[in-house]
Amino acid sequence: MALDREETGERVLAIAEVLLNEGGMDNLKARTIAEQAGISVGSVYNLFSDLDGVHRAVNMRLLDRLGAAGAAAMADLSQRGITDVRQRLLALAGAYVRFVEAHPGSWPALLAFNRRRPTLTEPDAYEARLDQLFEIIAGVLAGGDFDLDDDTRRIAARTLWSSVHGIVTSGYAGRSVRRQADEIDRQIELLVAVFIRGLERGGTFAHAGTTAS
Amino acid sequence: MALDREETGERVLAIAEVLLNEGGMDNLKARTIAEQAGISVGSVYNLFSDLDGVHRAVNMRLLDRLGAAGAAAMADLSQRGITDVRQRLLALAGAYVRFVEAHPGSWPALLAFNRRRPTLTEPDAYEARLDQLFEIIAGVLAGGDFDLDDDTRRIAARTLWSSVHGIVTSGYAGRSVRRQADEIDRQIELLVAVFIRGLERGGTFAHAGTTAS
DNA sequence: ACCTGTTTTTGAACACTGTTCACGAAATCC
DNA sequence: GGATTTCGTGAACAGTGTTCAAAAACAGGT
Repeated sequence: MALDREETGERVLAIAEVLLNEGGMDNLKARTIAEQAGISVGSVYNLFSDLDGVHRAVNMRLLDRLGAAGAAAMADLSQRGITDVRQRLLALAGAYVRFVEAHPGSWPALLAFNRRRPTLTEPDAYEARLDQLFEIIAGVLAGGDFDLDDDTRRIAARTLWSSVHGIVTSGYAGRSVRRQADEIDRQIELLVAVFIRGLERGGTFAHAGTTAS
Repeated sequence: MALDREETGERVLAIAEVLLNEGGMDNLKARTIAEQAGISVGSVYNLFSDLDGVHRAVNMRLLDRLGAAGAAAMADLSQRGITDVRQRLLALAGAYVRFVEAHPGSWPALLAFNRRRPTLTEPDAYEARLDQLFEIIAGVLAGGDFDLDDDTRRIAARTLWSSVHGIVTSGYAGRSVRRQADEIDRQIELLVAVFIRGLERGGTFAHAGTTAS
């Protein structure tokens, strides 16, 4: 075999992603990878420490792709001269929805994976890729005339992301397929509309602890 | 053994929940359950069809408890004569946060479980329990002076739930523990504030498809 | 009491997991 | 070309979930 070491690593990752995408987390089996990649079981463990290591690597690629999709959507709008905040936020959310739909198995697997390990050694490279997304959203927010201080804008960006994420993920735990898409779209539109109107009214979002004990 | 059949079933469920709560999904092992319950492996499969069946049953109990927590929070506010929408929504969100914190392993396990099975045969009793939650939120929204039609209020309730859910779940995938709680609180406060302000401004939330293609 | 038919419980067996590691093959160096 | 280091291999190990023939417990009936 005249395959570079790194090249077979990429091959394994591609195979692993297909397996995850088709059958979810418990479809990622060492023997299947080895068979489909034309190598032995042990070699998989030579290239990656664990099966978890393989999954982690696949997840990194997924996050990179998601970030690229978001950036591409923004670049597309910029090129078309569209600066409207509402349209930009809807485009970002739409990019996320399409991304999830394009990865029906591997994206849920990423989420399930993060849930399985109660935050061990992985957060560094992981959240770095997420921060990239938050900054895209924060940039869009900075384009509006909301006059938010940096800290509040940061929180708002993360809140928007978390909310869209929640809408999409709980949406796909639901009923049929067409009802899902429509429900998700409506929730996202309402969220974005309400968010913009709410931020426009200005005022302070002081972090005063007034939670009823 | 003088234990009723249904009684040992409850015992198994209690043990299973502890296992899930302590070690996540892959800590739910048939042999461990059998040993701790004082029965044999086969008996577990006599009481439940699968290990997935056990997990499903535990999840149902969790959802019931969550619904009860929400209802209790509302009843508490009512008894104290508090009808303010903001306070009620914050109380609901707080109840959810506390619930998740009180079930640090079994609740993530529920979410991971729902992700593993791409929506198979379970939606009936499952979503029924969630609808109960949505109606609590919709009831709170109906108490405000937003003048929303029933359909929009339904969507708004689900959007709020999904958003809080997203905030909490992505929040706990993050860094340390104290930073998490603070970040989650701030996001929830901003979400609720923005939501109320946005809904107050009235206007139509028409579902016109203006997504950029 | 005893036998009979039914139900329930059991735990040994099976098919699969992830993971390791002694063993050879292949490459690299001097 | 021999020595040394690196790398791929697949058989072996320790666990999984799940099944199912047999054993045990039980329920009547005479």
